[in-house]
Amino acid sequence: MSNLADISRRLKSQGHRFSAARSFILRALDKSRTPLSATDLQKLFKKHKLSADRTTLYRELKLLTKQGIIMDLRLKDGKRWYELARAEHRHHIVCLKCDKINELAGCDPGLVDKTLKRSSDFARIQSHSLVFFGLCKLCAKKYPAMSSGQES
Amino acid sequence: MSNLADISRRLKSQGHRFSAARSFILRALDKSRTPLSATDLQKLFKKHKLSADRTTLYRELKLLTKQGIIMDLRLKDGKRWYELARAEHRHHIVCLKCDKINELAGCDPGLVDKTLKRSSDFARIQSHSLVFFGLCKLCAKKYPAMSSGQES
DNA sequence: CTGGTTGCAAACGGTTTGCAAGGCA
DNA sequence: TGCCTTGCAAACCGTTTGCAACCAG
Repeated sequence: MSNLADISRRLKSQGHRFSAARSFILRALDKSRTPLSATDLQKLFKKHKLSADRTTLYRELKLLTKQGIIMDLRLKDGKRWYELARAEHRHHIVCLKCDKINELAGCDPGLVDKTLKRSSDFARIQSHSLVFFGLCKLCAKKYPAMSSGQES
Repeated sequence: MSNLADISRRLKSQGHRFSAARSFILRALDKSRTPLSATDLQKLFKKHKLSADRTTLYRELKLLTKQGIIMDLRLKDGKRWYELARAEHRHHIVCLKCDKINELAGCDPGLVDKTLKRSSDFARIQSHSLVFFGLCKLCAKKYPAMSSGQES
């Protein structure tokens, strides 16, 4: 999932269009160095004098997530944060006060250790959360074909 | 933060009581091997024929969290999951289908790697989320005394 | 013409707040 | 008596759904 042209092509091959709202969202996420929330995107829409109902926004975000074009994560506040799906998995670091989010480069197994010791933009790391998602044995049996885990 | 007697003593020293609801919540979390959501606890209350308005429940959970007696985490569904605060930090693994949650023993720096390769109860791990919380440089300056990050 | 897309209103689930009543120390 | 605790109602916020109108291929 690299550049926007690729994404556009891929969407069209699925019978979708590269509509204004959709393209705007993708460009915004592409430009941003940090994940954006639905609210962030809504503000960006307004700033660029584009109308976009929040329903449209949420629907887009859901569709793009289902297509594997973007990903969402949950942070301490419980809302969804979106970013373009990239080849390499990313970890994040969040400021407890101002909610600033930084992406950390790549996914390094020893990262917990390294990051806890020293981190670029952050002065003090107070805690971390590491959660794995997958299928428990029972569900793996029930859903042998499942590979994405994103349906519902 | 070890046993319930300790917790009770600590609460009382802060001018709080060891009320029925509070004690029930703590015992429930103490007994459970996995984090519980507010809804889980509500169900437990009912099962034990104890009345507890959800407001009370949420207020308790907030108070206990603020006291550092319990901790909350957010998983993919965005709601809060609570567990007793323990000396050793824990990581979690969640089934994408049935939402079963397992706690992983201790916090091992190389855990990402190890868990991705082989995991006890889980057949397939599809993704993971690693988030650090702390203070960015700016906020660290603004709030030099802050040590817990839990206020507000 | 058809199916993807949009806006609006309404609902929903988890959580919080205000307020008045209750109960323990 | 005073403060902690509780219940009820209502609000809040992020998100979802149903429905009808719309628009591009």
